[in-house]
Amino acid sequence: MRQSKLLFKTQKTLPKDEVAVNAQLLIRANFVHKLMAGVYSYLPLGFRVREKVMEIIREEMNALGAAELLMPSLQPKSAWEASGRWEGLQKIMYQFKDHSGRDVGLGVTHEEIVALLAQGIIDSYADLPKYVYQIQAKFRDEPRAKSGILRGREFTMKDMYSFHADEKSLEDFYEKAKKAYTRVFERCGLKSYVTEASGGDFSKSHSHEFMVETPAGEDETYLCRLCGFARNKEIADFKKGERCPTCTAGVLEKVTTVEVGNIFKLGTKFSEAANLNFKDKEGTLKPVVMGSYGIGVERLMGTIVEVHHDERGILWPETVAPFTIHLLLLGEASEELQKFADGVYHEFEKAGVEVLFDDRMKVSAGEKFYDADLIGLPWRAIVSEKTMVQGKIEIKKRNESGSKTVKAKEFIAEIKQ
RNA sequence: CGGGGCGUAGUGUAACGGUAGCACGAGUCCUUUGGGAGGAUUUAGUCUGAGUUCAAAUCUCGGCGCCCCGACCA
Repeated sequence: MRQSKLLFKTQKTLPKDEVAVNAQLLIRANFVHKLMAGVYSYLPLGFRVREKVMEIIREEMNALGAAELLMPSLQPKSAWEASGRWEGLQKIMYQFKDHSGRDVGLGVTHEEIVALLAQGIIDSYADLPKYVYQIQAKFRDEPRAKSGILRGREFTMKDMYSFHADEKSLEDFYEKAKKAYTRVFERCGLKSYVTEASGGDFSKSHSHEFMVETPAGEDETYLCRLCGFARNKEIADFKKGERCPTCTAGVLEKVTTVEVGNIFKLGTKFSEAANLNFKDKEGTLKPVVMGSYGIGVERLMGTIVEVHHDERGILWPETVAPFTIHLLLLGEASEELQKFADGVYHEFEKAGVEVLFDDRMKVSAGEKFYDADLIGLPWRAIVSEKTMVQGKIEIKKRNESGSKTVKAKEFIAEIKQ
């Protein structure tokens, strides 16, 4: 991608009012644009990060045997009546009347909708278990949207639902999902801790939350760094410095965390409401046992920024970086230099290396350096008169200070392996 | 939803109740070109509605919006 063609401009000044690091950096680096509190546009660079995060999620969900589908955001009140949540969610769900006076709402979550859907398909124990997921816009009329893209009013959620014949089957899948979630966060460059939390509205049994440690968070978690034991402060009152109840060797710390994922054992609450039943081997009608599993895509993206940045800008992990390499063309570009730079650019493209080519004219070297640090691609490659005479490019990692001058071909071979 | 802070140009900021100014950005020209270059010139603004006043960006009230703390987080 040629930077000169991108709808894109970085800002030197900090956005007034924005205190959250993710908001400051993502806005300055032009990854996102705020339309209203908690509602953002994703500009080309931000869009690519979001896509990469979603792709990682997809791969891990598919590996669990779950199939992707898409349910509607626009939903009739009738779908919510059986569970009784239409009234309960009044404060947080966008609910309104359409032109014919019918009550409709925008989806905050899809337990009701997916239960209705499955009700027409699942009849027998032979139909179970089944797992489906979607990645879709959710709307929540948050009383207070905050912390940049960490808590939005319109946001993307990966929500997965599982259907089982019994608790044992749910339990098995739930444990697999737990591992898959940890892998998703790890692949996004985040160390997550699984905490037990209250099931909220959903279930009597506790749910699990996936916490990432960062001062930007809004949750307090007791954590044992030695064995990874973690428990949400809502449900446990330890004292700081207390011994870890699991490994007994570590000492508990109270840390601030962001909840990047949440999984619930729903049991039969929603299946009973939706008449989602199946016949077991004896022909007895039983309610399907359900689980639900959520990841906030933009929240995850924002958390990555909160964890991976320095005073100059973002440091994207390679797995989610919008591009792998930032190619900068420096200096007064003679025709010869331009040709050389284009050649390097095409070489990267041909090799399938994702490259952002800062081919902007009339932009000083200093400005390109500042922009590159702010945008935070993992690698920076420079072409200039200096490197051209050697037929080489100068390579530097965003998070390291040293650089080296190599042939583009050699570098491609290096990062390809 | 309670409490607090704040709304001036695309962005960041000034202006005692009395001429809306500066910087960055953007446009044009010249000089520059390895860590946000320099000069000349142009562009563009008081959130909104009432009120007080000879006079309001400035004071008062309402509305709208943004940020922060708390509550909430299905």
